[in-house]
Amino acid sequence: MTEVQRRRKAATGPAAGPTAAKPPMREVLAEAAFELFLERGFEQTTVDDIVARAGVGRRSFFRYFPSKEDAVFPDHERCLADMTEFLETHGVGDAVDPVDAVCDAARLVTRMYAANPEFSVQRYRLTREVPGLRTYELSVVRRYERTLAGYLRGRYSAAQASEGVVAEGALRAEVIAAAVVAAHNNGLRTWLRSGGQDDADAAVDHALALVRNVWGSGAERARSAPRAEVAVSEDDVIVMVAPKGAPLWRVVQRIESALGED
Amino acid sequence: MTEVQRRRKAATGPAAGPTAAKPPMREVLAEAAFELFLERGFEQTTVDDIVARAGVGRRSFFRYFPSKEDAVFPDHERCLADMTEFLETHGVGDAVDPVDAVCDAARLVTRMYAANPEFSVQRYRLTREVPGLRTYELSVVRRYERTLAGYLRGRYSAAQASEGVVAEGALRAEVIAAAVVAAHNNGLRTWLRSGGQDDADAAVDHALALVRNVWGSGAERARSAPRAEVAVSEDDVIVMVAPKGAPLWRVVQRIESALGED
DNA sequence: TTACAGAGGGTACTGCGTACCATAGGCTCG
DNA sequence: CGAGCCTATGGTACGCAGTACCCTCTGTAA
Repeated sequence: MTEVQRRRKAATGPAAGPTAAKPPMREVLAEAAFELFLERGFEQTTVDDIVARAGVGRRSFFRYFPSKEDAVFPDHERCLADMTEFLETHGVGDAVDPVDAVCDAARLVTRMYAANPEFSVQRYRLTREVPGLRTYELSVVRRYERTLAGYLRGRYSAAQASEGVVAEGALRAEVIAAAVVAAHNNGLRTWLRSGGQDDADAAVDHALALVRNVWGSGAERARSAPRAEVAVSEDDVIVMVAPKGAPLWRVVQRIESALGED
Repeated sequence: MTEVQRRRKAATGPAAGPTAAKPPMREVLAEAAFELFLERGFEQTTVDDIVARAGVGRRSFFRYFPSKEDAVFPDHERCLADMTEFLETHGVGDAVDPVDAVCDAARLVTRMYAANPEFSVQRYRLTREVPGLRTYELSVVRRYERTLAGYLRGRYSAAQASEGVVAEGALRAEVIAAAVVAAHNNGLRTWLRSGGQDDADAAVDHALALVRNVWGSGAERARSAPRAEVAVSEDDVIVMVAPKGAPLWRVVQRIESALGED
């Protein structure tokens, strides 16, 4: 008798005391499914195999998971709801930078993965070699991206009525959301490839820093003014001192003169 | 008799003259499938319906399309190959900016869509309301993104051996690829929603400009160098350009002279 | 002519996902 | 206390995508 069956028997059988809470069917199924996926592979495991190990009827599986793939990602739905709620509560007000907010929201996903390192690592390996799971994961990631983009769209086209501005805001929102998701996933994969040993948050933070530096609060204002595109070599460090109110041409002039000296 | 059947009969029947080239089975199938998808919807159309209209055997469908979804995107495989080839031929050399190259590569997709505006618009509407097609499209888009990211990765970690640099290059590559794809798709969707009337290239170019301004040639190098943000006075912003190896006294001298002028 | 290769056709099977119906345990309300 | 009821679960049957295997036809080369 497998571990899953034993636990289910113990909980539902006559010996189940009042303190032994019956493990929810959903978790029993997800656990049985994941065991089998690791043992024989995803495609080699049928839904009948899963329900047989879980000791329940086949019909019950599809009551809790819309598809076989969903059993591999049982907690994304919850995380997606958390993200939406997070942005609704912690993402309001002009004091909070929109890019910071979506980066923080993305960290909710990191936290979910980091909560079960060994499970996440095994699932990562499984997902990498099963095309069907890769495709499914894409659709999940896309939903996170859409959530972030929706929030950003609201922030970037809030007080402005012009439709052109709204379209620009939507573009900006989608690009930043895609960049945040890509950076987050890069950091997360780095952590997953390390076997879940390192600090997941640190890896993700580092990856997100690239996006924040480019799109975040400080960087943005510096770039929202028309930039003089000066070819600076990678070995250069730019430092300039100027009063905030100085005319832009003077700033450019000074940079150019500094470059000219070298 | 439908148009598709008539054309196939005319080509394969005894009346087919030597000049009437037999239309390739793949196109006949794709056309029949798309007709039916528009008439009854994607899910309401079975593969048997498609092969019945095309007048061929069911087996032949799966010889030309791995899945029912593939019949909706018959030319992406070709476009993907074109993109890979484009990057291999036009993306080499230090003179070509990597970001410019991937933007140009993305325009190959625009061109493919713009080649058949009415087909693209109909497919867009179909894809929007069929979840299965949306998921499939995601996997297609992902392959473009991977192609672009792979190219950028090569460019950003080419001559450098350090693995840290390689990891940073990979991160940068993935973020930029995601941003380019997001911007491109935003521009493309704008065009598709206009019914294919406007200029697709113009819409995509405009969207890509946001990415190029941020990640493109000039802008990039200025930001990749570590920025020194020194608080001189509360109203000052310091920006300076100096060679990395420059003696410190010269840096200080330049800052002082800059401050002295105001 | 035979040998062969490639394009198409046909049949049967697996397995996911759904629709419909049946059953059992706990609940309230009369 | 029992009748209704609601929710959770089990069971059966079906549609259909995708695959495996084998057959037929046609053109071509030896």
